[in-house]
Amino acid sequence: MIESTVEIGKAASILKLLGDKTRLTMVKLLNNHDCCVCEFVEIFKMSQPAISQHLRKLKDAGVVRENRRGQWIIYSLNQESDYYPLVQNVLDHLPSQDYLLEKLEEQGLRISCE
Amino acid sequence: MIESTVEIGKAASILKLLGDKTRLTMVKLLNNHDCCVCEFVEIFKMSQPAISQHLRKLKDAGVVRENRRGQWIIYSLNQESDYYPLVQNVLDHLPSQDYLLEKLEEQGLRISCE
DNA sequence: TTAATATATAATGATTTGCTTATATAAGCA
DNA sequence: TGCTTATATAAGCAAATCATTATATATTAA
Repeated sequence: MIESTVEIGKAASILKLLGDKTRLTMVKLLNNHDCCVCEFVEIFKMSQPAISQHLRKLKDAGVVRENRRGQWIIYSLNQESDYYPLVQNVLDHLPSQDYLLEKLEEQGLRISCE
Repeated sequence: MIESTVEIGKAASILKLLGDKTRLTMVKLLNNHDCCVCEFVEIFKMSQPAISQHLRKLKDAGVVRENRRGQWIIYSLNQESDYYPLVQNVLDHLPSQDYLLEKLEEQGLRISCE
């Protein structure tokens, strides 16, 4: 049962954010593991600024948080967000994307940020 | 509990569709009541082609169905869609938009399509 | 302090989106 | 049949989106 609702315009803006395969995969991954930018760059084979811009949109919407750890910035799901229940519910419909991280691990690229 | 998952690219495309306030509101309304195009035109104060195009996107994705009834075409949620569980779950997070239909009713504009 | 690494921001451009107006199609009715 | 109503499609356009390359900022380490 859903305990609280999200105003429909806000909900649309969150869904639009999640309506991009790259961002949706990012959020699904963050649901299980915190990640840094460089990991996403490897996973998505995309330029660092492109990744940074996706993360910024998610951060601006309050969906993710960032925490600096040395020279790395670690992103995590913001479980305090008003939208977290909606996001979580959406993620439940998606297959795990953890194989992407496992592939990184095999290449020894995961360690770089830890 | 979620019984089956949606491939992440497909899910993203559905969420992108729902990531538009007009379409999201349409789908939320259709969750409770079948509607025809002319009702949406009144509700959203938008041109008929604009409404038609939104509905076409939703239909192409399998989210809604259409049924001709005389000169009207009645749209309804496609409960047989693979995406229906995801869509339904999203809708559960939204406040009812039925007041929009009630407003129509007050203006005597709902009857026109029945 | 200088160099290297990780990340963010700015500027730019191609593509997509969401509307508009104009027109076509389909059904109902006189 | 021709007129009206409901809807769809086509063409066009401004704004948004998502990538790119170039550059700035921040941290670490030599």
